[in-house]
Amino acid sequence: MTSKYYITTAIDYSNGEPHLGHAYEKIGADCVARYRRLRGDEVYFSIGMDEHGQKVAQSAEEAGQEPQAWVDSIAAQFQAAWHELSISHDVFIRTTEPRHERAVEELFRRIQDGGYISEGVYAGYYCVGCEGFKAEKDLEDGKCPTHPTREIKWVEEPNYFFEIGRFRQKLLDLYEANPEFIRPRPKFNEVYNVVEGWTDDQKISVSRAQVPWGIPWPDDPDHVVYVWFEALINYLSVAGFPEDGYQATWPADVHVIGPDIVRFHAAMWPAMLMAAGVEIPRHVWCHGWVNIGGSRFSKSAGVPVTLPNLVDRHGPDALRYFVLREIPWNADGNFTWERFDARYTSELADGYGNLVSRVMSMIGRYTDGVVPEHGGTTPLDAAGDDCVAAYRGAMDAHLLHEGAEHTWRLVDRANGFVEERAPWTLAKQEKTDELGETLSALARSVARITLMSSPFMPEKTQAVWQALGLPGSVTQATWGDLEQPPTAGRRTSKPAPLFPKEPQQHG
RNA sequence: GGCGGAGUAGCUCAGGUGGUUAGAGCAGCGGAAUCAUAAUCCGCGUGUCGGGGGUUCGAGUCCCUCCUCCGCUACCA
Repeated sequence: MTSKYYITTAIDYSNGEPHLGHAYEKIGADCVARYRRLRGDEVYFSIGMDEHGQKVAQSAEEAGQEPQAWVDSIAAQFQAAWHELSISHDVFIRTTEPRHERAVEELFRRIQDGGYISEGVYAGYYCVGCEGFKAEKDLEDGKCPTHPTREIKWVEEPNYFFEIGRFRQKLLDLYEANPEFIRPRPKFNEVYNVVEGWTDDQKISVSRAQVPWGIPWPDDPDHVVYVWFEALINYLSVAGFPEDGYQATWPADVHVIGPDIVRFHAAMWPAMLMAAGVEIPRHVWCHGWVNIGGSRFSKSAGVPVTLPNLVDRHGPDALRYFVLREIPWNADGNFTWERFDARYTSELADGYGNLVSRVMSMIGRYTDGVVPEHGGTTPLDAAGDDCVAAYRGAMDAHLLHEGAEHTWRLVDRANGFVEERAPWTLAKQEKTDELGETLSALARSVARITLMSSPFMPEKTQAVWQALGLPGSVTQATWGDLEQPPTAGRRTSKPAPLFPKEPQQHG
């Protein structure tokens, strides 16, 4: 019995090239998506670009390009990056696409028909960097604290407003009835406090006048839809909304987002959907920030932490594994080259890689390359059962770093098992039964480790899958394969070192 | 200012409802083994558990207070 699992990532803002922060979110969401597929879910995984807004228009102008040409080139860069990192998304949405505009217009019609849109005048300081209005008290020396180089303007313009305060109580009821709506827990508290602090007649401005780069406001060509109010709807657009049948995908099972946009997803978005009479998403998951060398922004010392450099260091799979193992999926973390190299060497090359190498070599040498047919249950199999159970618990709870940790416990256990059994001694003594039991248990464990780490390293694990002589692709494997690895009788081959320690030439 | 998170070995971190000498991995030192990418396995840590005070027979684990870092939020009598 399969169930659908619709997972989204934040659509990325088209004003620069992809960096580690973008990649971290996509890698994590991809790991969840691949894990759900392993669990047997029918996964729908979306990624995309947020292409409207004044800041995008400005970036385009600075680059001497038309906005559409600019966002086309940015989107191509992001897509290339996701391809290189083996991101397995099913759909890539761009907010300049007709299917998105169509969904926006329809959702707006429904919100408007519900009577939740009113006209008014907004007066205040506007920061182009934030794409948002600023209260005077938030300014420092007349500048936006987070965009001190950007211009602050006094703006007074007619706007359309969304009467979001009318959903205050409904949102609070939602949070109380479903404490897992926003995870992890600390983010829940933040959002709850914000919504609790609203008034019942709270309104937010959702249109912009004099901003040419956006989706036109229905029935009022002098306005465009506020980029934030529009961007969220991408999650419906890719589900096919408003066409019949979108409910087969919608609601989203989880929106994967960063800390800066929690409020939009956990408060504004559900309110919009309530206003339109559309079902709300099941969960919002907020990952943490990736600091670089202990700082929020990359410093210029040493090798620059750019995506091409990161991939070049040890290949895309190693980068995926490292960020998910090093940085907790529910909290902030830190990237350093030293830690990257250390984990690459100890956990990938000397741990998993060498285990595969020695097991394949022994099967080749002692049993002519065929995994012995031996169903015996060894202590290693029992340890594997425990690791699989712990892995499942961690991964179901979205604790990806713990999932990787439990997987590597089995790597260590398998290496220890090799020492305990000393197959080279068993071979000399011609204890073929015990040798067969040992190698068969090792093959099963390698298969299990490979399947458990396949959401983290899809390319490398595929190579091991083939080396084990297993049919098809690792992405087609089932949870049953993890519980009872079908390795017996397979003809194996020894692959080239999975994680070479010599510096590799790329390109 | 309010709310929330964090402060544990050189580094990254575990340590439900308080209880024997505070743990793991990495790095470092010593030994064993040889199937393996000189990869593995075993052994080795006197850490003021941020500071101080308190409750208790006993606190990293509860209470009070202070310090530092981070996030959200508010500047009101």
